[in-house]
Amino acid sequence: MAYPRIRIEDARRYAGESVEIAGWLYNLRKSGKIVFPLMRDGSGTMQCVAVKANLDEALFEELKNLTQESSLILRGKIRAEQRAPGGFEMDVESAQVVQRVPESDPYPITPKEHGTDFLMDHRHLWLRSKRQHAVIRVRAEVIKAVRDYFDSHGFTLVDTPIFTPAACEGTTTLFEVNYFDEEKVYLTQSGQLYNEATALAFGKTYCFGPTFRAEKSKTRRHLTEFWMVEPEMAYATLEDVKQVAEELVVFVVGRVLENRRQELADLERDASKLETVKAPFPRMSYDDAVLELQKKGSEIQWGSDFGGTDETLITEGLDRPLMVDRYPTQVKAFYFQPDADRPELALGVDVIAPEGYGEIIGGGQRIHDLDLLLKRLEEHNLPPEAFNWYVDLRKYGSVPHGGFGMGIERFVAWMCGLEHIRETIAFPRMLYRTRP
RNA sequence: UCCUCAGUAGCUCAAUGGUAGAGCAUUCGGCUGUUAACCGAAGGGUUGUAGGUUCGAGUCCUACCUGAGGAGCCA
Repeated sequence: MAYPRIRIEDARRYAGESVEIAGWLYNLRKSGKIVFPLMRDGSGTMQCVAVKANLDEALFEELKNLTQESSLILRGKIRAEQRAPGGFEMDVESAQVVQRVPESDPYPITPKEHGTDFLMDHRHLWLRSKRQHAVIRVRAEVIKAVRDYFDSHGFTLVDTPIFTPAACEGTTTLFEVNYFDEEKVYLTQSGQLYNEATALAFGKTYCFGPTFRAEKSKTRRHLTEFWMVEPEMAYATLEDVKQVAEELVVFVVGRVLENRRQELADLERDASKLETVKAPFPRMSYDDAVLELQKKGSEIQWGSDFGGTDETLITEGLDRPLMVDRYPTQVKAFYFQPDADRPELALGVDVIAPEGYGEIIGGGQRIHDLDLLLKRLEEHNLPPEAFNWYVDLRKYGSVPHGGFGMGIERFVAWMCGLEHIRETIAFPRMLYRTRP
């Protein structure tokens, strides 16, 4: 007789019915003539019960001697059961072992503790654990929410190239790639320059994809390959950019709270720390931020960018992100529009997450004046021929425009309350780790 | 690139310069309601590598390798 296959997350809807679940053995507890296989199917885990008296002798022995992460299909009746984690369990009637993990080479990740190095070496298996499921599901929710926000606010998705002929910002180190032995190209560090072209074509656009930084950064906030969403808007000022950034963050946090409560609970994330993330975010000028930081004991001097500890210090005690704007031009990329009243300041804004998660958004208003852009390219020693197309944007219907980039992994780390962003992507690429 | 810390059983960790150990995992035995199940037994080691000090080094010294955290830079 054919039992309908269900997903464990739907089990409660099938109480009293005979079904089958296809998955893997998460753990096995046994007590003589009764065994409790804990099944995992990707949607959740469920305790099953196999009683010797009710089963064929050979089948009972097979179940009793199963090894962790063996793949199998169990059939039986779902029943509400207070003693079972999750409140439901399956009385096993029959089973089919698909592949038995041999005890000579057992599953390496046991239910006990493991160190980071070992877990990262076994990342392909670590992804099977409950905690990793929660993080990756929150990530999926964040990405979906980001797309939903832009798609419903007049933005068109226009993805930008990953191979680029030159540095986007002229500052950071790039990964070099041989392009058919003809020329060198680089892996993109930002889609922004191309976004400016698409924004002037479509009005409001965003790109979403991987970006690469070859800096030898070795901290809990850095990956060499990370995902970034970058909106760009024509006819937009710094104030417009700030408003969209604020709305986006509030929207995405709201979606995570709405749809991923269980995952946050699995991660023991204090959701009340996210419930306070509402507009308006506090706003502060760079000038005031420096004074505030100095008051709090930072060594920072006007003219330099914030360090990681400064970012933590400046958001201390805040229950929502902080927006800091108008940075000195020298700490920002060449394309920032200067402040009309104080040309030594760039119309840029950073959104700094609370709880020490640091900068999650950076953006601002771009230069729209042709002569100023040419001057800046020269000041930064950037080869003008590589930027011909970018300069064109200032010749043909140039308008004030702006946008920002949001780092997905940092955002997810903040949502999940993680120590390190390496867990927010399935296979992180870091300074000294490119495997698996 | 620089600074700090760490490498001991498959994993997580102990071991005053003096016989390398425990828990988990694995194997065998016991247990009909277990909750990282429990109880009993067994197997499992070139202490990251190479030198050095010492009667004697997991332990002290030097170099290197690997990893982690941080700085700079950034999202």
